[in-house]
Amino acid sequence: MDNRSKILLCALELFSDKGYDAVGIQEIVDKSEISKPTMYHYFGNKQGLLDALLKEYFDRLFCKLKDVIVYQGDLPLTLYRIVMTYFNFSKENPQFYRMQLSMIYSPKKSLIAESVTTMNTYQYKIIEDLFISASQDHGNMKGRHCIYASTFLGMINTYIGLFLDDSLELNEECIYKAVHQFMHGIYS
Amino acid sequence: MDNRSKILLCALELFSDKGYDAVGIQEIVDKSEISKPTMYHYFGNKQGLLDALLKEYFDRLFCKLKDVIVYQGDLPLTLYRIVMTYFNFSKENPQFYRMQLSMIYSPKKSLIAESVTTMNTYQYKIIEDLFISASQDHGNMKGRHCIYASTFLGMINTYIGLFLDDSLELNEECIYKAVHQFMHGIYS
DNA sequence: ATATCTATATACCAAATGGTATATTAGTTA
DNA sequence: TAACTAATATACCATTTGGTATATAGATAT
Repeated sequence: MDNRSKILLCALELFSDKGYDAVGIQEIVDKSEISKPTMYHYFGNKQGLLDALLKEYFDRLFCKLKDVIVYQGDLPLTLYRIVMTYFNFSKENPQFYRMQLSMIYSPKKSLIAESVTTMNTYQYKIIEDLFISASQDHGNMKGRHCIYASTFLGMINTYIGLFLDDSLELNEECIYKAVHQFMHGIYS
Repeated sequence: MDNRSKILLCALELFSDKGYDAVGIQEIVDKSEISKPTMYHYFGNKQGLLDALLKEYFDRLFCKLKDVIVYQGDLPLTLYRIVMTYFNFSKENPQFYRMQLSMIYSPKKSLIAESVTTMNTYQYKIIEDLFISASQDHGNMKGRHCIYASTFLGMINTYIGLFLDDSLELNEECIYKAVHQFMHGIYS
């Protein structure tokens, strides 16, 4: 494996284990068995490393989400596929999702927030657009797409958080129930 | 105001603004306009300060929760009161709730987690006990109290997160809808 | 063949980190 | 009054922090 990938991998492990701010550059380069200037060569600074890490993984998720979010009149089906995509992604990249979860509510003035907010806003926007499309078929959804997008993502993250703590199995029944419950909130 | 309270207040402000790990002791004592040994006199070390801060505020929340969680056969009503309690608490202590939210998913090996987990487990336990009581009246709830407690708390935190970002107003309609949607997940 | 560029290392830096040794003041108790 | 305790300050500490100046090996392009 090339040094760049080695650094990214070790950084992910350390960040997800101890938190971004609690991990020093020295620790990362020691674990990666490379030297500090190599790290600075590839990523510029600590935040650059985090940016690269977030981009690396989120791009994969966004790619899969785009394939799945094609509204064709059946909202529950589309939501089902979205939840499935998130669940699979978190199963394939548990360490990354752990880290990402820990950063969602990071203080606004923190350096983390700068990097993470972009990604979360993008996620949110994709989902929001879906609800806007769907509201053409569901009159009672109008004007509520912001809340739907946020709470839907919130619900997904709650479930994944439980899964990552080994408190819940993310199976099809779980997805079905989640979507069903969410849809009920829209209809009623 | 006495020095101890001054330190707690400044620490809360800084932690919620920048995150626990990103704030140094020096910064806290500068802002509090006290000296380092005074801080160490009261709290022992940085983690002791966080512990005291968490205890200070969570005790107030737990106190109010205990008054409200008295199951007498009407689960929706009790849930409504719980949500109301959380919402009011987050309105009264937005900075604290912000900080607490940012710590919920903190990495397990981090120092933060040690302090926060106790509080979150306790919260969880109170709610779980309620669902256990209620499952005597609702047969289809049996064995699912863990999931109910977790997702119920997750839902509450999602809403409060939106409120703290000025994306949502926490009014009675909001509580009603949240509880209604949650109950639907139980009945069906 | 020479110049350039990428990737890497050694050795270094000022500043900040969490924490403490020692001393002093003020109030309380014997 | 003497002894003790709680609360505070000055000055200090070793370690770690994020980051860099300089140098070098190897590949590539002119």
